Amino acid sequence: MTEKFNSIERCDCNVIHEDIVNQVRDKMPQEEILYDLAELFKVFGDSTRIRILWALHEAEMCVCDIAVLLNMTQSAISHQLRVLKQANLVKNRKEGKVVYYSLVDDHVREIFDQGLIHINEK
Amino acid sequence: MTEKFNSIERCDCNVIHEDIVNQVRDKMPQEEILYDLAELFKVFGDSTRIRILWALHEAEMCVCDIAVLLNMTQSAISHQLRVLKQANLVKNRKEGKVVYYSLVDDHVREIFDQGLIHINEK
DNA sequence: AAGACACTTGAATAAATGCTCATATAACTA
DNA sequence: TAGTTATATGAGCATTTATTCAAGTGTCTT
Repeated sequence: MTEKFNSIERCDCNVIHEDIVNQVRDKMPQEEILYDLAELFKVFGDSTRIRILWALHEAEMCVCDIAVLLNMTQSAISHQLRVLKQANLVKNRKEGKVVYYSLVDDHVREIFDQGLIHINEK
Repeated sequence: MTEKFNSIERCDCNVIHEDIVNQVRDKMPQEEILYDLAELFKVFGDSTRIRILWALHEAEMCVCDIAVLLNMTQSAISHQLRVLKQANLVKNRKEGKVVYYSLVDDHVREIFDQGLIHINEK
């Protein structure tokens, strides 16, 4: 009912495989969940953010330390930390002028590990 | 030696935290690995590709079936399947005119699951 | 051989993205 | 109070990217 009209041209396969397609459709998660999942992985899909996350997995760090570590401007790092915070991957605490960032939890590591397993298989 | 000159302005923190930054630097994986990891997650960072992968996790499907399932053009699906194949996430087999795609292995599911765990924690 | 069919591919376009630069904010220091 | 320091933010720009459109390839059918 809430589905928009399917304007895609159908082919013979669709008829032959109708049952399979319908079964898959029934098993697909909600659109929103898949969208959120894509949004999460999008955050991991940038080498600057990956390097920030990896660094923070080793130690809590302030913005300027991360900037020097990755040889990038403070501004660039700050922008990316904002993205990571919005994705609920990092948190921060303020100590005077200095803002220290750290990982929210250890999911990051587990997501990394799954990715590395795939990469390392040839 | 192969490091390019660090042109980023240093601050007091860098001096105070010098040891920590150096420790983190030593523990960071090779640039190339982190780059590959980002490239992999970039592939997961699109809802069309996520939906294709999820569908293929349920069943082997041909291009036109996926197109109808996701209500997108064959061309768009074909382009994305190419990306997924280059990332070594899907494989295909030809049966006459029809090309059937399927997952290369079950890593995809494990990567999804780790992502979902993060999403579901508030 | 001609046409239909399933799919691929390349160019074009609109949208999203990451970085830079300049400026703003907030906290410390002299 | 004025200046410095650490960080955040907004605008601008160059690059990347997802989709569309048009055309191409290979296979089957008649």
